[in-house]
Amino acid sequence: MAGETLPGVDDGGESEAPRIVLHVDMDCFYASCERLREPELRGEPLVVGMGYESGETFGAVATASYEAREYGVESAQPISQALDRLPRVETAEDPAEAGYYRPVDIDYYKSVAAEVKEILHECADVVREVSIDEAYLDVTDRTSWETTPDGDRTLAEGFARHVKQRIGREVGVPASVGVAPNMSAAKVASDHDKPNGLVVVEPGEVRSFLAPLSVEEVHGVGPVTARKLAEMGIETAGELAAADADEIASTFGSRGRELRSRARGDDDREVTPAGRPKSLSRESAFADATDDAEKKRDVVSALAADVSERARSRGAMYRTIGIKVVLPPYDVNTRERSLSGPVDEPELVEDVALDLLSEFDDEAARKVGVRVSNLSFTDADQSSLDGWESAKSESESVTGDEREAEADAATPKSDGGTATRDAEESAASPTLTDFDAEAGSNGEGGSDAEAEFGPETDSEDAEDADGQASLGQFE
DNA sequence: TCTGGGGTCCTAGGACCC
DNA sequence: TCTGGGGTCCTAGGACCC
Repeated sequence: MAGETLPGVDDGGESEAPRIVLHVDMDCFYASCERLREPELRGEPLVVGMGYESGETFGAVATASYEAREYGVESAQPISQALDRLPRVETAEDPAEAGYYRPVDIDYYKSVAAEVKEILHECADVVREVSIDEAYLDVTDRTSWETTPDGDRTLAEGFARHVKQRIGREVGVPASVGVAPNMSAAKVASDHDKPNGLVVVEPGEVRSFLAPLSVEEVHGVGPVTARKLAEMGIETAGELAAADADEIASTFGSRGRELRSRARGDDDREVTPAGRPKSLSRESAFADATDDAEKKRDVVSALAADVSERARSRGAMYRTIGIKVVLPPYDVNTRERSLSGPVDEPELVEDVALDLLSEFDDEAARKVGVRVSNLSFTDADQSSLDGWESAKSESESVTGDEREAEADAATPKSDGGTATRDAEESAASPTLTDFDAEAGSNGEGGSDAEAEFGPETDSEDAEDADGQASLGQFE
């Protein structure tokens, strides 16, 4: 591996052989996929809406083709607003000033993405898939920064063009590609000439390439950071690069230091394959904010079922269950509760989620969500499970108890749920013997299904007593 | 931009331990 | 009794990304 920081040089790593990193970004990918199976849509304004159904006006814009963007249609816009700016062809008075609307079909897009990813993996030893339509490739060992004998372009550029053309030819969707000696510069490069772009930033040019760009083009600088930087008189990447490191760090912390490095063209992160997910969640917005507790509970139950099913299908156990409640105008609240050990128990996800939700019974919510986190994986990741069990049964057997004690101590804050959690936690214990004991105490057999059923009845029995106990602790 | 859905990482305070 | 300091875990919120 040529690009690693091997020698004990502690400043920068500028002198090492530069890596060659590609960032491949599919252009308005969902729209491109729709055009792939419906070629008549090529060249037409096209909007792909999520939560949108044919002929309806609800949902939001997932992707707008460049033609649609000309009408002011933007990503994340409500479909109703998009329709104001770009009417549907079927009903428009002037079809020349109208566009096509299609609902998101994520399974189809995934199948197209899989073809793209296959090509990417053929073209590089290391691929980091960032999302359905984006990936980094380290191709240091496949090509070179040297210039071709006959011209002034680098071999790396030819390689990138090859990747891009393969995607276009074999899959039929356009991509923009950035080539640079590190990930963050490659990312900026791929954005620099969309759509269908190919931008190469050679090792010596990174800082000068970035300098004139708006600071918001630096990956990781969003609206909030950009505004704060502007207040400090910093508006371009060049200005951020030249800014006083300590001043940036004191305002933005370690993230600021990182952003300044990126603006300077420094980024020594290695391209590594994406790891396993850290959390899984589902959320859903109401058409109008609702204070109907029943309605909220129904949605949360459905989301909980969905999340736990997805966790199970991916072999993920979870130790933390949480909810999200968005109150008008846009007040995001999260609540979560950790168990003593990882579980795979859909009933428990629902119970805990509903219990956490009860705090918001009287509030009008515009959106609710359910999340599981603290994941551990059962299939390939057997070692972590073993580790947990031996830790619990050996000298570290305190660990579980400590966690329970902490959780109990924290309970009065989250107002309600002590007994619920007690029931959950005994059921949640990761050892088989504990499951058996719990199932037994419910007077049922020891099967998995029954062990799962246990906490539900327990928690319901316990709820009344619990509220009082918590109140008592408050006074 | 009256804000959809699925994620990641960071920060900060409190609890608790030694 | 006032009060030390380091470390970890938990929770809530915020910024950001696609």
